Amino acid sequence: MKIADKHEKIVQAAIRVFAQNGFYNSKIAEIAKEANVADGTIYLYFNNKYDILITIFEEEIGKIIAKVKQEMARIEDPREKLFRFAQIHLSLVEENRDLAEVIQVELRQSSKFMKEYRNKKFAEYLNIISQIVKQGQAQGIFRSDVMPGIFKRAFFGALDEMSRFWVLSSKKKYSVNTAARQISKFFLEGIVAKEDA
Amino acid sequence: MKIADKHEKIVQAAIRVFAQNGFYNSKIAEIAKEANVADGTIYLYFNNKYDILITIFEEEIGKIIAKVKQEMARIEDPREKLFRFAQIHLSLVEENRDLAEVIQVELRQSSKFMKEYRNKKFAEYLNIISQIVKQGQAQGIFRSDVMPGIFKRAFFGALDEMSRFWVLSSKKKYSVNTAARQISKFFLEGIVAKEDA
Amino acid sequence: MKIADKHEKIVQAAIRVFAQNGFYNSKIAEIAKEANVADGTIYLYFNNKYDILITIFEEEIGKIIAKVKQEMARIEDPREKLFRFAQIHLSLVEENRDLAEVIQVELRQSSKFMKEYRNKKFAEYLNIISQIVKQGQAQGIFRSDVMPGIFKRAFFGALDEMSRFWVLSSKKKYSVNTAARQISKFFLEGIVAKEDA
Amino acid sequence: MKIADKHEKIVQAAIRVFAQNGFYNSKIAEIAKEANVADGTIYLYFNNKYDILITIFEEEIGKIIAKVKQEMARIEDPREKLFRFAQIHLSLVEENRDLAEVIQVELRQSSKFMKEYRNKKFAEYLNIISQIVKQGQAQGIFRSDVMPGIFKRAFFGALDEMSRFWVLSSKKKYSVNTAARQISKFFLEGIVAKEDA
DNA sequence: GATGAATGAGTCTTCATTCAT
DNA sequence: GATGAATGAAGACTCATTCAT
Repeated sequence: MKIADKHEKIVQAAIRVFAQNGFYNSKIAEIAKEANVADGTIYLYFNNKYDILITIFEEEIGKIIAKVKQEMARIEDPREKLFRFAQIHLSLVEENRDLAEVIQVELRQSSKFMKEYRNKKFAEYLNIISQIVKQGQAQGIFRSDVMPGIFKRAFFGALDEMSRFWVLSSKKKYSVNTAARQISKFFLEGIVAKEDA
Repeated sequence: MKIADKHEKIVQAAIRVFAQNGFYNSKIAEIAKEANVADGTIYLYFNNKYDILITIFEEEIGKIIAKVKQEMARIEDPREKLFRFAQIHLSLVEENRDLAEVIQVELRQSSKFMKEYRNKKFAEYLNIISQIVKQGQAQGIFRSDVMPGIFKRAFFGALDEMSRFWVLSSKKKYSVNTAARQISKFFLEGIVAKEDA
Repeated sequence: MKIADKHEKIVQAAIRVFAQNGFYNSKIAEIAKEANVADGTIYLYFNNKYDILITIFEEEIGKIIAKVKQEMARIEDPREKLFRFAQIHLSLVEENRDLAEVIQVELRQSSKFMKEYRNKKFAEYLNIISQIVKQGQAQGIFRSDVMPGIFKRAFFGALDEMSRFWVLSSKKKYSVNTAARQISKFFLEGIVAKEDA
Repeated sequence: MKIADKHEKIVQAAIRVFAQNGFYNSKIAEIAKEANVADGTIYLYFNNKYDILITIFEEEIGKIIAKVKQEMARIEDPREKLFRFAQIHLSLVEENRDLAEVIQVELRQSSKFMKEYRNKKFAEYLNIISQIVKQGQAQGIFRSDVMPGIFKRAFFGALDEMSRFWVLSSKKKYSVNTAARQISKFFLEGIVAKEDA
């Protein structure tokens, strides 16, 4: 452990506390305690409570985007990419419950944040999806009447709602793989039965 | 009946105020002012601030469910039902911006109470979707390997994210009909190009 | 007592508390206690702690100016006016110890206040003195080479320092009348012995 | 001797910072920065923040007293002494704006300690004035009914208020010499026109 | 001696809620 | 039922001071 990185300690503590109580019901004193630092120490690393929330989002989502992009790069088939995207997204949620809850739940309470800020990093994430669609369309694999701008939101929304279900229910009815497979299949093939020959 | 229903006046005022500032940044005094009543009057109709939020959810979502169910009842084909569901959902969002924003953003709180509460009415809404799927499967129209429990969340999530986009961006790039058609088509037929003849 | 004027109660309490501990060492809770109101009540009447200080100055000095002007009006001889001014000034200090201390001591700590604000009311007070001088000069009673702008400060300063002495020492070595007579005589006749004929 | 006397560096920095922001609004960190030392270093030279203020007063006023006494010693005539005292006092203020502001404004605090402390050095300064008066009275130059204890305060107060005017207004309407001459003349000869021939 | 990161006590201010009228 | 003045608990944030290096 590198000379106890206080910044990171505080961020991780805040993720736990925010996930537990929600942003507005979390007290700085609580985060400080969880991070094993004094209240005032937090203000050596962050400007204010809200700044911690922003930092969580910014730093953590950055890691996620990097990971997903890297993974996408090694896959060719856009159909498989879509499936893998779903799989990774849901896996990350499962592995980072608290973080997922903060992003899912707490960041949405701050409309200021959502309206002004979220777009930058978040748009980047969504655009990974639309890029896949565009690639597939260029290859003739996806229908050309699919609007990538709508698709990216629909696909993300589907995964996101599934995640929320997990995050909030704390009991997982379906496995990550099942959910990823089902959802990607919905979007790839639809649910209408192939009427056969 | 003009005797100004205070309860309703307060609820409507709260929807506006919550949508504007978020739940935690909204003050009772602000709601009272917006509703043209005294601060204390609010406590004759609601137990506390949080109770107003719950009431908004309960009453308003109830109206929506009723409206959607009614509409679904007059449609036969599950494929069309899905499309209409999307269309109605998105239309309601468009017509009730403030309410949509409150539900979208504020009700995502993680308070224990919310976690449990949300499910009741919300589950009812989601189940409209799974019922459609089950009906379609029973009729052999939808694939039998589609898991309704996952589908309902995926479909709702897709619509919900689309709504959030509208609610937050305040500029609508796509029409309700375009979005409803696209999204329902994604889920019905998928996006993979139908090969061959 | 008119329906317990909270505003006045708070102002009077603040004068006592500020005089006792100084502005920066006074706590809102202390003023509230002294005024027999809740902490929050203070904020129904004042914007913040500093606002109380300003209000004290503004309201109380206003009363003083009115009283002094009224008194000056009924005197003809500028020499007597000067004496009476000294007498009233010192009497007021004696009768309003706490207020005098706040104005003397606490208001001087806030340079922002002193630089920007003080001038308005304070200048009005000083100008009562320069008016007396000008009147005396017009009547040929006072030397014409006396600069009223310097005199008003010198005369006020002399009284003010005498007041400070009382306020801070809490033991009065000289009576108001003695001090007023001495000081006004200094300024009227000087201290150089009349060499006589 | 260039080994940067930290004590002096800190005192001078504090004078600037206190003059700028006032004692209570000045931060140790600010003084440290201005003095180019670490925060903690200040505590190697001073017990606490307040101690710096006291030190400023004690050391700087000591220098002033020495300078004034020295000057007085070389003058015979008490009338001239008075004029010179005024001149030196006002000159010092003009040459040491920041210090003057600190002494003027900050040392007027009402803390118990200050009330008592101030007297020691300050009394010494005031007594230079009363000594002049007593000398003049002994020589028959000043009226014997002049009370030196009142005179010293009146004379000092007059100069002090004039100084405050300069310190606060930052624009000087009158020159040091004009002010010194006017004020000393007020006190020596009064402002009443010499009647007769 | 010098540093500056860390501490945590201290306080102003907010605002949901109450209750006398 | 309606009012809105009053309440007071709660908490974010500051900053003088300490102390391990």
